[in-house]
Amino acid sequence: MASMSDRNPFELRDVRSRRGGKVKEPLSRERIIEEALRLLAAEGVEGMSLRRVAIALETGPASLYAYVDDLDSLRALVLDRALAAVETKAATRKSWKAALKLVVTSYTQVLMATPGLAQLALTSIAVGPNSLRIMEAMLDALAKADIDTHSAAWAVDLLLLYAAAISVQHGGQSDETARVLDPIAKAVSAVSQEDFPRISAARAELLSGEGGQRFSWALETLLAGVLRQTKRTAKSHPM
Amino acid sequence: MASMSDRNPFELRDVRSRRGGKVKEPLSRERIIEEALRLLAAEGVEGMSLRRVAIALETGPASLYAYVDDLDSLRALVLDRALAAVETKAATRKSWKAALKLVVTSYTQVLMATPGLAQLALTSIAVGPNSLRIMEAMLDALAKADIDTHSAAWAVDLLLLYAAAISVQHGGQSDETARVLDPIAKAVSAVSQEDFPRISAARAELLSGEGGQRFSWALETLLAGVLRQTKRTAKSHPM
DNA sequence: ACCTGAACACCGTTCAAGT
DNA sequence: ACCTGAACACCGTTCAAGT
Repeated sequence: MASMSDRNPFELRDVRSRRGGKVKEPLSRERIIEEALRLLAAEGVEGMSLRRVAIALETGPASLYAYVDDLDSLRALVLDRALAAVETKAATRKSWKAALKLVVTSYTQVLMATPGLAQLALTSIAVGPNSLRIMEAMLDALAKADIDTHSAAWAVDLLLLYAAAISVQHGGQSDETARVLDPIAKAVSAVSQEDFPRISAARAELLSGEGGQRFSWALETLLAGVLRQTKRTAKSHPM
Repeated sequence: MASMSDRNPFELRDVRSRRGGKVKEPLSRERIIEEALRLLAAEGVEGMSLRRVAIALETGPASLYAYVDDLDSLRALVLDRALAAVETKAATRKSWKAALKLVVTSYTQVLMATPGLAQLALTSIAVGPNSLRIMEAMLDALAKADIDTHSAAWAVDLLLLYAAAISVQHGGQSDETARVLDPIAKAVSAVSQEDFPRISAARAELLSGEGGQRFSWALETLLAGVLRQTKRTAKSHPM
């Protein structure tokens, strides 16, 4: 119980600056998302539970429902919060291809940085402001390449999908990843050369998890495909 | 309690043919997987729990651990069991492109047929005999196209990944899918034309969930990209 | 009106105690 | 030796009872 004179009007917004922490800070959607993201980064997707968030925030699990619909919606909120770190601003000054690469690469880096986030991206649907911003930037780049809207929409889908999926596999060199990759290595290595000659021959390539290289290969491949497939609109457009 | 004379030696293998079902059939990995798959198809990924399988098999949850390591491994077993339905045999007689399409299309159809299966494919790692068979068939097709091993391995990854991911989104028109797709539609429709002009313009395309068309577009795109990107080996190869 | 402790209906996994 | 009931340590969500 600090004396009242120590308190100032900013405390409600800048809750972290409170010393002692004896006075319980009011709950807010903001604080819940922040704590959930912290848990996700620290403990993975399984570790981010409503109950744990409630405990960390020193309240009961029921209290969270005043700010969040359910676990699924919390997941969506956490994902979009994390996607705030994805870079889209610098993209506008570059060539369409460089811009697209920049956005997708940034997206992938963000997903890889915190384990579990990529899994979230694959599972829950991202329709928050930040995923909209990312999609907008990608559509903008593709539009500058004179790719028709239809192909562009599908390409965005494909690119984001792949980025998330590859991030699940290569992101976060945690115990989780090791546990997942190990059985693959074992199975592929133990494969019978007679029954699976092609797999045997490609063994090394299938296992080489050089994420970065693989990722840029895939990105180039996808872009090449999009360009090839697409019926470019007439060049009459000024931009 | 049927009389003993009604029993025959096949009963242990053909447990289903037992009439009455009063005598408890012995547990087996086989029966566990089958029941789990049934639950997955009927109730989705959440409905497939060890406890529910145990109840369906009229035993306690602990009994399953004699046949299955844990839930993750059961998931892997169920996935591979389901992948048995994927067609790879007919592929050998066709052109490499037709063969590849056939396998990937069959894979996608299987994943889409039972909701939850695609989600399983994205989450758990498939290293069972059936995923090996599928990978082998795909590598074989790509090898016939003279695509180098490195690109081929990555292409297989990319194709399977995309097939699984698109199956999650479009497979199973269950309540689950509707529940997932609805917020996307809402969010994209409500988007501000000023802030997100590109998204606004591509609204229809982003929402048109014509799965089949979209899928073949993506498949063509990926193949075109793979062909473009890849350094074909010299044509000296006889096949 | 707002908040939340306790309860409800589930989980996966372990282990001691049975046969 | 094999099997499993009961227990343990968790879940998400609801709701009645408090303030």
